[in-house]
Amino acid sequence: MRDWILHVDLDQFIAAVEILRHPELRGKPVVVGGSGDPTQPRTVAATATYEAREHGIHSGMPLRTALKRCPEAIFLPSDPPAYEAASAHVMAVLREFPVRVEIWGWDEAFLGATTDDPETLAATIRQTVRERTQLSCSIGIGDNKHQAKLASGLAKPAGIYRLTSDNWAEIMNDRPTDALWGIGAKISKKLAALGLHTVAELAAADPTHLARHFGPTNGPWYRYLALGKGEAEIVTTPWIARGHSRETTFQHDLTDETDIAHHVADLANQVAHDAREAGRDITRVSVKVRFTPFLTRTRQSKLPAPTTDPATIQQAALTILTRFDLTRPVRLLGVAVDYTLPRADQPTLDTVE
DNA sequence: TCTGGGGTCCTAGGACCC
DNA sequence: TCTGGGGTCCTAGGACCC
Repeated sequence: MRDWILHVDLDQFIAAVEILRHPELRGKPVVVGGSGDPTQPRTVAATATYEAREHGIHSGMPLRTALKRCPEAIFLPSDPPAYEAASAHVMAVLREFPVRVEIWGWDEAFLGATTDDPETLAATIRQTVRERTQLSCSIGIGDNKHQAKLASGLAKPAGIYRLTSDNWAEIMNDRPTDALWGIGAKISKKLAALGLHTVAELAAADPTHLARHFGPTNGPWYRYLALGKGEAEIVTTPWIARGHSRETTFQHDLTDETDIAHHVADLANQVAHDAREAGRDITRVSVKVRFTPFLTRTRQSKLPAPTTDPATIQQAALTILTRFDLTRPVRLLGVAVDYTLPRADQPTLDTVE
């Protein structure tokens, strides 16, 4: 018996939940996002079914573009409470197995398991999730979270795949660096400019050289990823948020300063009430302004003392707003806050159990 | 492709202090 | 006083992820 990390990834989660609610849409091109009106500007797809993808539609694509690519597609509004409920159901099923469960968003979880036969365990989990929730998932098996996460991607759709230190080099070496979990388009391009195109090349790179270009933490970490290493600890206690934010993109630009201030005050109020509901103290307030065409600026300030008082948060946000040059049209406003972290040396409800 | 919303973590530079 | 070096805190921005 030995320890394994499994990564359970629900296939096409949001679309799958919507198909369950609207069975007549099965097999059709369906796009989910915004309020479901594909003629609305500045609204993007949260997800698209495989049938919609065949028309070149993908998540993040503006709904208006999706409509042009596939006029017969069905557009549905996003319904987060429904996805939360479906997600909770799946997580409850996972917890029935003799595994440690770390929830990683709506449609993902890492499992810590001790077994001789991880494939059989994964197959049982996949089958049980399907029977109990009618949702399909892919399961990756690895020595750590990074390997398991990539393995579930290789397993899609509805498969099981093992990626461990034994076959890492064989499977990953020739892939581009952005195949790694944590390296995206920007870093991949910078690495390529240094002559590092593949996972194998990055794995063989000099950590000092990488540190010079990407910083003392990030540089060596990229090489670490390329070697197939990663975190292997499963944390079963609920995640404690570091902060919280609310933002709105306006369909039509805002130009009136009073109007802008009202929206910022509203967002600050919402964030303050969210914090109070979550029982968290706020230490810092940030305001985000996106100007047309797409220029984003943030300003922030640390509060004199942690607070949950909405009036204080609102006033702080409005004061920060005065530091922007608001002569250009505004397409987005946002307010974000940082929370105080509960003291680790004090027992909390989460750690007492 | 005229580009959502909600998060996390890291870095660089300036201010300030000794 | 023309000028070192280190440490910490704060802010703005960038990159990544779902």
